[in-house]
Amino acid sequence: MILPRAFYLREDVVQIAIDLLGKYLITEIDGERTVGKIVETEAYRAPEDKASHAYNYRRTPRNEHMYAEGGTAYVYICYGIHHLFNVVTNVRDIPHAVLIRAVEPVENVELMLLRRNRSVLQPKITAGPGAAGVAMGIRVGHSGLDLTSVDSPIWLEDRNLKLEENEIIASPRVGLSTAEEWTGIPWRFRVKNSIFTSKPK
DNA sequence: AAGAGGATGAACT
DNA sequence: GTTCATCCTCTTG
Repeated sequence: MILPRAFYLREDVVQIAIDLLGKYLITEIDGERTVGKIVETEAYRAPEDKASHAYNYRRTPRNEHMYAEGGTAYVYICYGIHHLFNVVTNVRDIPHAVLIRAVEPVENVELMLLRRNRSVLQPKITAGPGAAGVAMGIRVGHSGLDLTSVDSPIWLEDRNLKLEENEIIASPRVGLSTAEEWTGIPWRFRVKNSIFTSKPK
């Protein structure tokens, strides 16, 4: 089942980041379908979260889609190279988002390898937000897509996979400038026994 | 108009 | 562990 709008509209973005583990990310781009199981996420909760692009309701053309209704895609380029895929949550004008940091290849692994220019399947194919984005074919042009629409080339599904609480590991977020009080907050979540996650901090 | 630097990854040593 | 690729966006003047 496609994750419904109500899943994204909830207030607690941290809980949504946890709930997204074990869900499936499907893309159908250029007629090619790939599927990955989400195994690592990070929550960003502006306006109070200093690590968010939308801290203190900061609003620019780049992060405009963070203010869209929950269930919208927010993709942006990091370090000039990496296309990072986020899921916007909460109601319009509340800029909450969950960064998808890693997925496990499920369907069409050959295409993922091709996109990553690799020949053997290993964890780094889809571990890390930049790598996962490339493997799934996601680019900045996909920012603003409605993930709940049947016409969207990107959507998420619940396939009735249930994770126990002890299978989920929380840790601090990465890539943030140090000496920020938000740096140590454990809003990064991963599936315990998956080898397809990026390195802990 | 110019410059700094970023929610990273890969290829080095 | 360290470096660097690569470029767009935002800030400052």
